[in-house]
Parts: sequence; C-alpha cells; structure tokens
Amino acid sequence: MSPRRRDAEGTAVARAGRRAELLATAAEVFASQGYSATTVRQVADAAGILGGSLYYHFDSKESMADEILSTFLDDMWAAYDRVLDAGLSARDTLEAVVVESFRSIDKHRPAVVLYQNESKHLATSERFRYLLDSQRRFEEMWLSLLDRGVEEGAFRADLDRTLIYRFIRDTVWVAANWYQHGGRLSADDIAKQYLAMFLEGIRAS
Amino acid sequence: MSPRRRDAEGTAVARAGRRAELLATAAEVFASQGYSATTVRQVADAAGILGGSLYYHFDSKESMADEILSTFLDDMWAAYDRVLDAGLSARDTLEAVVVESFRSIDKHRPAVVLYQNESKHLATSERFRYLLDSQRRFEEMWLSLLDRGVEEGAFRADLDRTLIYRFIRDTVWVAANWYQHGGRLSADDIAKQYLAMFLEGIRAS
Amino acid sequence: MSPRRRDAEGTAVARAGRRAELLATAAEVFASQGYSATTVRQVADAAGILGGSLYYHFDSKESMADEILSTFLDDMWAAYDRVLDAGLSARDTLEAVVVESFRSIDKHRPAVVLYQNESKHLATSERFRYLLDSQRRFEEMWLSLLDRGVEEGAFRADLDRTLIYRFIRDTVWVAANWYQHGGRLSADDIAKQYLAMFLEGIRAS
Amino acid sequence: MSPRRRDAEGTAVARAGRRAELLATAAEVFASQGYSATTVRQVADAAGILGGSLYYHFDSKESMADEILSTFLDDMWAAYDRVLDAGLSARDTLEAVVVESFRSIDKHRPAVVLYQNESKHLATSERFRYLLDSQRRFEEMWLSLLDRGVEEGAFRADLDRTLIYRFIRDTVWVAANWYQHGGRLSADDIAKQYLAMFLEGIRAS
DNA sequence: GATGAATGAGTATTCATTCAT
DNA sequence: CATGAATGAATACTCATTCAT
Repeated sequence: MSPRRRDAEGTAVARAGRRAELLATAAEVFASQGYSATTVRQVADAAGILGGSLYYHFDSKESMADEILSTFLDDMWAAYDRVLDAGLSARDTLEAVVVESFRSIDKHRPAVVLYQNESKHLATSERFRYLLDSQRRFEEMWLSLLDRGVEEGAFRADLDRTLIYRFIRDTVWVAANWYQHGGRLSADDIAKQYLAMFLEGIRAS
Repeated sequence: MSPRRRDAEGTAVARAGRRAELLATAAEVFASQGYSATTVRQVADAAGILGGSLYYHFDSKESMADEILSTFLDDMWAAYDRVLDAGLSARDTLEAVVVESFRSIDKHRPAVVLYQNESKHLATSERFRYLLDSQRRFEEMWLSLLDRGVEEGAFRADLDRTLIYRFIRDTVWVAANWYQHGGRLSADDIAKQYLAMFLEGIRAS
Repeated sequence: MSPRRRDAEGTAVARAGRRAELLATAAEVFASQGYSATTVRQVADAAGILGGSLYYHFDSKESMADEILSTFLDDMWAAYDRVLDAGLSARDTLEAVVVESFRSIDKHRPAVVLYQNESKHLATSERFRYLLDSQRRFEEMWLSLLDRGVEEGAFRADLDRTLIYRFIRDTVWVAANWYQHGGRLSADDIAKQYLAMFLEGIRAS
Repeated sequence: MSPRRRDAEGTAVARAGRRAELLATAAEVFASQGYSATTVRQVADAAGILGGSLYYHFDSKESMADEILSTFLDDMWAAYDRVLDAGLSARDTLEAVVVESFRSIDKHRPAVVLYQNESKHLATSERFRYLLDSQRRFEEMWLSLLDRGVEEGAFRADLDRTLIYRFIRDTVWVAANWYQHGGRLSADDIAKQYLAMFLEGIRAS
C-alpha cells in the first residue's frame, strides 16, 4: 500500500468518522427534543459548529434523520437475521430476539427514540418508505413466531396473537425512552427480567 | 326556569360546546402529526375555519395543548382516585387501575398520545409543570401498589419493582397509539388480555 | 314642540352624546398609547363594549381619528378667527393667540396629542389632507403676525422669523403632552408665564 | 501587528459597521413613520435586504429600538457630563447644555425623534426602564441648574421653575422633528438663536 | 471544513372589520 | 345597540438552506 493510498484512506476514514460523530450528535438532539422541534442550528451548536456548516456534510436535515434511522435498522435486522437463521425453537427465538432488541437499544438509543416518535410522521415521505417496510416485516416475523410457539406448545393459545405482538413490541421498544447505557441495570439484565414477565407474568406462583 | 334563564344557559353551553369541539379537533391533529409538526392552520382547516379564527377561542397553540392535557389528566386522576379509595387488595387494585387506564385511552385517545409524545418536550415550560407532578404521583402510586402486592403475597418478589412499574406503564399507555374506539377489541377486552399477560405471562402452563 | 318631535330630538341628542362620549374615550386611548399602537379592542374595552360594537357608531378606526381631529381643528380655528378679526396690535394678537392655544389644549388635550404625534403619519392619506391645509394656514398666520410685529416695532428684527415661529409653535403645542386639566397651573396661568418667557426671556433684568 | 491580526480586526470592524448601518437605516424609518407603524419589512426594504435577514443581526424589532435609543442616550450624557464637570456658571452651563443638545440632535436626529415620540410607549416594558431613569436624571439636572441660576442672580425668580424646565426641554428636543443636517441653519446657529430667545425673549428692547 | 450573511417560504399571532343574531 | 364568531390580510419572527469567501 503506497503512502499516498494510505493517506487517502486515512482522510476518508477521518471523514467518515466526522460524519458518524455529527450523526451521533444529531441523533442525541433529535431524540431529546423531537425531530420537528429541533432546529438545524441546535444540532450544529451541539456539534460546536455553525448551522450552515452542517451542509458541507449533509444534504438536509431529513437526510440526517434518514442516515440515523437506516443505520440503526440495518444493524438491527442483521442481528435479527442471525437469530432467525439459527434454527432455534420458538421460545428460544423469542428470547434471543428480545435480547437482541435490548442490545439494539443499548447501541442505538437515540435512533430508536427517533424511530419510535417520528417514524409515523416521516413515513409519509417517499424517502422513508423503508420504515414502513421494516415495520411490516417486523410484524410478520413476530406473528409467525408467536404462531409457531403455539404450535410447538410453548405459548398460550387463548390470547389474541396481534395483541401479544403489540404488547411485546411496545414494551420493549418504548424502553429506549428511559434506558441509560451504564445504568444500574444492563441491557441484558433488563431483557432477562422483561422475558421473565412476558413468559411467567408477575403473579406469585 | 324562565325562558331568559334557559336562553343564557343555552348560549353558555353552546360556547363551551364549541370550545370542546375545537379542542377535540386539535387533539386529533396533534396526535396524528405531532404537536410541533402541526401548524395552527392545519388545526383550523380540520375545524373548517381560518387560522386566525382559532385565536378568538384560544390564546395560543400552547394553550390548546394545555387544555387538552389538563382535561385528560384531571379525568384520569378522578378515576384513579375512585379506585384507590375503594379499599381493594393490591391485586384487585392493579386490575382496576389497568382497566381505568384503558378506559381513559378509550375516552381521551388523542390526548394520551399527545401526552406520551410531547410531555417531555412541553414540560420544559413552567406552564406545563403539572405534567411532571402528575408523572411523579403516578410513579409513587405504582411503586407503593407493587410493594403492597409483594407484602400481600400476590406478586413475585424476585423482580426489580421499578422495572415492573415501567413495564406496565409503558405497555398500557403506548397502546393509545394504535387503539381505535369501536375496533375489534374493546378497551375492556384489551385490559383483560393485558392483565392476563401481566399476571400469568404468555407461557403455556 | 310636539312630544314626538321632542322624542326624536331626544334620541338624536342622546345618540350624538354617545358618539361624543365614545370619541372622547377613543381620543384618550389614542393619546396615551399612540394611534397605531392602539387596537380597536382597547378603545372598546375602555368604553365598556365589545370591539365589533364600535362599528355601529363609526365606519373605521380612521374615521374616529378623523372626527377627533377635525372637531378639534374646527374649534381651534374658530377661536383663532375671532382673535384675528378683532383688529388688535401684533403683540396683543400674539398674546391672544397663545392664550387661545392653551385653552384649546385644555379643552381638547387628547386630540392635540394625537395631532402632534400622528398628523405627519396620517396626512399621507387623502382623507386627512385638511391636516396639511391647517398646518399651512397656521404657518402663514404666524409668519405674517411676526412680520407685522417687527413692522410695528414690537418684536426684534435680528432673529430668523421661521425659527421664532417654530420656537413658539413647538413650545406651546407640545405642552399638551404633560398638561393636566385641573392641575396646579391653569391653562391661562401657563399661557401667561410662557408669554412672559417668549417676550422677555428668563434672564434677570 | 501581524496580517492575521489585522484581518480579524477588519472583520470585526466590518461586522460592527454593518450593524451600525442597519441601525441607522432603522432609526430613519422609525423616525419618519413611527415605531409602531413601521413594519420590519419596511426597515429591511430600506436596507436592501429581506425582512427575515434582519434577524441575523438583531433579536427583534424591539432590540433595534433599544440599541438606537441607548446609543443616543449614552452619547448625549457623555457630552452633558463633560459640560457639568467643567465648573461653569449656571448661565454658561445652560448655554453649553443647549448647544450640546442641538449637537446631539444633529448627530442622532432620528434617534431623538424616536425618543420623543415613543419613549412613553416603550417605557412600559422593563427593558426600557433606562428611558425613565434618563428622564428623571434629566429633570433633576435642569431643575438644579435653574435653581443655581436664580441663586447666582442670573435668572428671573418670578417664574415657575418646573415650567421653565419644560419650556426649554420641549422647545429644544422637539426641534429634532424639523431639523435637517446641512440645512440653512446649522445646529450651532439654531442653538444660538434659541438661547437668545430663552434669555432675552423676542420683544424689541 | 468552516464562516457569515443572506434568502424565502413558512409559522404563530394580531387586528381591523363584518355580520347574523 | 350590542354580542359572538368569524374573516383575511398583515405582522413579527423562525428556520432550513445557500453560497461567496
């Protein structure tokens, strides 16, 4: 590898690093103030630059949201796909999916919050159609998983499966609003306890 | 009742009715688009009047949100207080509180969505301090209820009580995002099935 | 005079009285807040009625200003004309004109303030052309009076006559801003002392 | 001085220059149309930019008025203080103060007009409290100056000192409404003739 | 890479005015 | 005479975006 080559790569890496840095900042601000209520200037302030300077890195405010959300979703689906391809039982799959979900929250917390709060609003634009696609795939995955669990005799059959799906989905993902990396309970701790509740309930046996 | 008396009352009632009508419209639009992303003009359009005309009835966009939220919270706490004063066991109280929560969602769906999505953002303003107060009281109520349930031998003691609180709170209230009055499942139906999951889990016994 | 006639007259008089009352209120508010900064609603509030109700009495905000100003100017010029037609010396005329000016201020204080502060602004509209006419006539009257005074040997000839005119005009009329009917000094008292200063100056002789 | 240093200073100076330029334009428009009757767009038009662009430089319309007025008052008081600290007789002080007043009018004409016409209105806001403070200090200065003049045997004692104060104050400052820099009479010319009238009156001796 | 200044479309809000009751 | 509700144009102000330097 020639020095020149290495240099160019170094620059590219640095540039990508700066980009990621700015996106992390933007995600944080979007998550805490809401996407619509956040001004580009606030993002820039948080990044220590002036408003206009963001446009050297990104086309628009929307494209920041786009990149934040698609990065998170790609990463999440990669993890889900690893689980789904592992040939586990329905019950073990459910556990693994929930664990992976909390790991996603741990890794992409602001992006998850953004997704939760703004995806309905953003999805009206063509550019964010993939949000709906992801949601649809997500629902199909869960419903078939729950069906399989009933077939395998692992899950109760007396409950509305759509309701169970929403129950689990909501509970898990909304946790991004209060989860804190490095807090008292790790993402895996929370996953474990949530799974206990999903599976056993809170009643003293 | 003299005709004059009836007339005056009729006018007052009509006025209050118009106000409530406009607030219901505003809540609907705020809930579906997000408070910040909603323009006053959109609210007015939905109400069939012009943007400026809203200001005959309300001081500001903020005061609409204020009235929507405080009406909902007052109503919800009245229902909660009736339950809490009834002298029920922890388990029965939990059931009743969850049922009342879904009834609140049924009655104030857009207000609940608004509360969910915007209260963090709005609460930065002094005017909305009561949102934080309500939240704090809500948490205290739940934590002491869960403690009492453990003492009464009704609930498991091996789980983090704060986690249980958040688990239930999130699951119940986020349901406002998809709940539809007059849908396949009534609010009471959903409450019943959610309670089954909270208490027993989804595992086949 | 038939009862019917008296009645109609009574009504007409009452109506004119109400009109004058409202105009007095409006003038007061215009004077204290400025015409542009005053809303029709503020005038109505001060009159104890609702904003829209003013339009039963007046065509527009502008027409209120119009009536206030023209009433004042008509009255002032009537007084001036009486003085000017009396065949007095220049010096006695000057004294009488200043006295009449302060009497106008006493009688029409808010109108004078309105005239002072807004006539330049209002006079851009065709409807208020008479303000400019009045001003022009006023200036001519003063300049010829001052000239006559010099000819009669009553006034100094070493000063710029336009400057003297502005000096006196400004000093007299601006007093409307602080003059209070029923205050420590009557309009005639102030006129007397102002005349002493105009004519003799403040130097100890 | 390094080139870099000079460059940075050049930019800072340019920025301050642009600000001052815009303020001068705004003052001109405010003075000619009245503050309330002037729209931000009119100011921007006069400056050759768009309405919104003004907000890059100033927080609000009010803050423009603030800066215009405080700049004028600071400058005026600096001049007054130089005079008051010079240890002159009451009569000479009066002359010097009047001269400085006309120089202020010459230098800050639109600001003075703004001050005259809008200070009562603006001073209702906390932000403009300094207008009242200045007025109060102004009155105190004049009253004690007039008192001293009487003690020194320079001024007549038979006139109401508050009336004299208002007489002079009004006459001098209202002149800003018609004074034109570069007109037939310079500020010093006018001051001289006004002083002649104040001190000697217009009567032929 | 970043800045400073501007754009221009949009946003909440105001307000003179209208009009059926 | 007065009210209550609305209109619609204007207003101060915001903000995503652009671009020469």
